Amino acid sequence: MRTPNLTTCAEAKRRYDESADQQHQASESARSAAKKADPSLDDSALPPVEDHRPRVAVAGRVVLHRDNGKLVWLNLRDHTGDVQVALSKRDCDEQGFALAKKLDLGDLAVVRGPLMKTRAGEVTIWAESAAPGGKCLTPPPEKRAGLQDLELRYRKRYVDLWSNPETMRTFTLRSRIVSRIRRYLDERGYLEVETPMLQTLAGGAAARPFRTTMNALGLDLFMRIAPELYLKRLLVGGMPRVYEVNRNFRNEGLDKTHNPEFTVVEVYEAFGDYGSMMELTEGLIKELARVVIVEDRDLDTTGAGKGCAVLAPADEDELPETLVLPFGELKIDYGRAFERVTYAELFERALGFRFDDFDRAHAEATQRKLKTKNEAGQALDPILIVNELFEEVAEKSIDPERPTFVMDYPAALSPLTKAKAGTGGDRIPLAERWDLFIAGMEIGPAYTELNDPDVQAERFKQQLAGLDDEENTFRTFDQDFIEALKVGMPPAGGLGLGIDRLVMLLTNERTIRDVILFPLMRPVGSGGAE
RNA sequence: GGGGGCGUAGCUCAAUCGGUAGAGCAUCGGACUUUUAAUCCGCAGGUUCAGGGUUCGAGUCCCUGCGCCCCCA
Repeated sequence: MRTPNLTTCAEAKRRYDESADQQHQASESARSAAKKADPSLDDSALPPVEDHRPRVAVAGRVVLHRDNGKLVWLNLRDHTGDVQVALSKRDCDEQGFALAKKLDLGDLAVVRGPLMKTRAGEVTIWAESAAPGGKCLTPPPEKRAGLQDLELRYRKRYVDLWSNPETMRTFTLRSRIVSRIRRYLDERGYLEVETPMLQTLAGGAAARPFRTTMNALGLDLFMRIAPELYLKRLLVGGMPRVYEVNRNFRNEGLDKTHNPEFTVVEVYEAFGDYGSMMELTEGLIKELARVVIVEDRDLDTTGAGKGCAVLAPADEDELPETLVLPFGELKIDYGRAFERVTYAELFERALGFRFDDFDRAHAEATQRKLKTKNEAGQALDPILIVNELFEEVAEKSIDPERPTFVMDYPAALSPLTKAKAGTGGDRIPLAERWDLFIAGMEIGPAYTELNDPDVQAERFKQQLAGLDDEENTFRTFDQDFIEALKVGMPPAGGLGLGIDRLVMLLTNERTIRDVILFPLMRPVGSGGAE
């Protein structure tokens, strides 16, 4: 059934007209005064009713229901917030009033009527008609506390969404963030593309893939762990700037910041480098912070007293005074220039000695009880020990409230990256790679991409021999990718940003499950929540 | 993978030392035309996650399994 001319709850309240309401009230009281003075007067002889109140039609879910006999109050909620509705026996049509008496919490209803204000000053739809929208056959969550049980919130997101405005806010913001990422890149000449998620070889990252089977061809396939090698093929083909926003799949465990499928945006720019990616990233994240601040500020505060849903899209150019967003106890400042520090500087600052001092690194790692041997008991490559220290000590020394690019990682840790110019003769060759850290979280890396087919082939071979830094890693040799590089790939900058973690930061949610609509959950058996 | 915690009515939560399993909200019946978590009266609601054990007696103690949460690798 189509219901035309619906407005949102928030828009309905915005349309309230104070003077029309007062005029209507005045004419009504004049009318009843006249009637009181001379009860014999015919209706047509009474002063006319002046009613120019705006009328609205609103659809929503019943979140509160107060039956006063001949007057029923209810609060309807949609994705924009709540609005109060009054249905009186006198002014509402018969069917609508009968419906109002029968509505339960959780039901969907459509009401039409003029906007007025109650004695307590709340804008209310004084319904003239009401129609059923949909019946809620399962008992609703407790009306004040909402759905609290974390497990149920993830398993029954459809209940979480309508009963907890905070959840609606988060996912509305997520959608706005993703669409703004697309627009930001589109406006700068990046072409959005879609590359295979089912791949015969899973490459482009160090991770274990999911396996699946294609029946028609009797073919073993992998779910992709990264789109990288395909996006680079597009650079070879002549697309100068490409990006892809989509899911990667990694066969790993679940925790606060990991879901087996997660969303990433990867960006490649021909004739760019990790420096141009840094500028792009900083600009993008500042823009996203702006959008979140502007959109999240104008909130409906009537929603059951806890979070609130998001209202209209942000003003295009509005610039808030500060670009500071809370994340737990932290106040992340997106407004200042992001910090830039090299791996070597950060290491030395945090540890007190140079990162190429392998002897001290080994001693320090031993003292801190960090890993110095692999699972087979062989001594780790010294650079891996340095990196253990880096992750354990140096990364944690970064100011969590200041977005920080850590630049120039040891080349040994970045097999797909071009060596940093002029560092080949140093004891530890460096790679043109950076990682962005915000609130202690790794948001994503960027690289000056390797485009030499011989070096790339050599790196693949080293990986296959297990010489890279990752243990238990799925390794492949992608011959076709080497062929592509032989055709000639322009020098390029490449970037990968984890959308889920970015959304966590921007919306102040502490777990990845709170920013994924339907996070992976173990199926429940006979016992438990089902 | 290791350690810790949790699971009680549809929902949110109680239940002392091991001693009759409770409240609020929701549901159901009734009253009420400006309520704000409406109020008032009444009824009903349970395989205490599942299975086993200890005990005269288990929501409570022990074991196993399932699910979730937290910390660590």
